[in-house]
Amino acid sequence: MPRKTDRRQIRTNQLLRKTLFELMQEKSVNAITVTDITSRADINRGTFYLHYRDVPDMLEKLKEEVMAEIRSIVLEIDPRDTRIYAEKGEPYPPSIQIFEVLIKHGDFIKAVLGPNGDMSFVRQFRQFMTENMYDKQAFRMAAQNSRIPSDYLIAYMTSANIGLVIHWIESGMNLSAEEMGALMTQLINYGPLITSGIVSKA
Amino acid sequence: MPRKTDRRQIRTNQLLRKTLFELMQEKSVNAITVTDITSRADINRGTFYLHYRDVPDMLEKLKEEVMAEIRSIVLEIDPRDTRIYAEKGEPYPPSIQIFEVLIKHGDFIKAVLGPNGDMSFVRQFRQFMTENMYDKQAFRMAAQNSRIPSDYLIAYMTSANIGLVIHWIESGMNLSAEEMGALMTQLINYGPLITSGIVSKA
DNA sequence: ATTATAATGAACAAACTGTTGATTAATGAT
DNA sequence: ATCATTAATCAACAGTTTGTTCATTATAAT
Repeated sequence: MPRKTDRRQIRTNQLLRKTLFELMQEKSVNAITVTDITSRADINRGTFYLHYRDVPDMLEKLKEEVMAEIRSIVLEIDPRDTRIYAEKGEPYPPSIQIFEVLIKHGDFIKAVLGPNGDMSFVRQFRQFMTENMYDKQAFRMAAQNSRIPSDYLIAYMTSANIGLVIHWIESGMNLSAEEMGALMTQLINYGPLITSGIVSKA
Repeated sequence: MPRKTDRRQIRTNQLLRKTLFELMQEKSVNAITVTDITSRADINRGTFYLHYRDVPDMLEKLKEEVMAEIRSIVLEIDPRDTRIYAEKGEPYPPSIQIFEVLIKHGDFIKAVLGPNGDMSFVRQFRQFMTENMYDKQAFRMAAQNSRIPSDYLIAYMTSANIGLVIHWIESGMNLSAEEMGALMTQLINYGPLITSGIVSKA
């Protein structure tokens, strides 16, 4: 693995990535070979091994990179703050930032959350939201008087948000980061039924 | 591909499947070779090709089989009926049946919804629930007076239910089909906030 | 007991892998 | 502009895995 100063490496690396994303739209990671990538990218096969150990390793590196960026934003989130914005009908700023990161890495996200995507990435993503997006204590309290165990409640709601993101991707990312942020802010605070107007606020 | 009457085929086929599930718990489908499966199953490699074209084909066949079973149950669901059961605090019977099928194919489901799982299966599953579990007209009506587009609302809620299933699997399927059915019935009708008691019924 | 056929074992070329060593060429620093 | 560094190339290597074939053996259905 070479250092990251030389333009040649950067160019080669970007070309390799771009090509991997392309191939991931076409077939499962499953079937993608080093030869596939390098021959399409018009890069010597040996060069691949100067950058990555193999295809799974390459995917792993990319996942870590994007997750790190998302992590830095999610860590800033305080669920208690979202209520203030939700009541004003405005998007909570960090939720916009998340969608901005997703847009920035659009090709990767499309590949990794698409039909040939990677469940373990979704799992990480979910794990993350679980740990940070929800006020665990509030949920625990609520769970005491409730039929539903708090871990199931949290799983239900985090997956819902990820589903929102996946649907957004499948729809061609046709809403802006601001619109998605606003949507998410509302849904987190009021839930789908209240937000949609099926049930009125208590 | 041989017919399905001969005991030898059935035995071989079941052994192949069982071994695939095992391997899927250990590594990504990605890395599983025909040789992996046959050598562990102590079956001639050539025999594999008498049953399946390759590993992805094998997975595809299994997915179709399980999906067909789930489909037959989901088709019986009428979302309007769920309300009756939800109000009585009882599980809507088809929701129990779904979890019974999932338990029946536990090894497969664990493999395909686990970290090394298959996003396209989740996608199918979601597609399915989207088309059948929700009363589209009711959602369309609700969407007219709402900030949130109905397709996003449906994506949000279907993913939530899948998240429930995945969490159940990750927790070792430690709730019974009845308990999960009851949980799902409540959540579909009242949403997480009302079900958990954070917000009271309108 | 006989027939049909599933499974085996061995062998094959083909493709992909991971690695090496020598060579070429682009880059960064001076 | 020159020069040392090093990324990228090319060719070659043995080792796997693949997909297929064929003759043989073992098992099941009747």
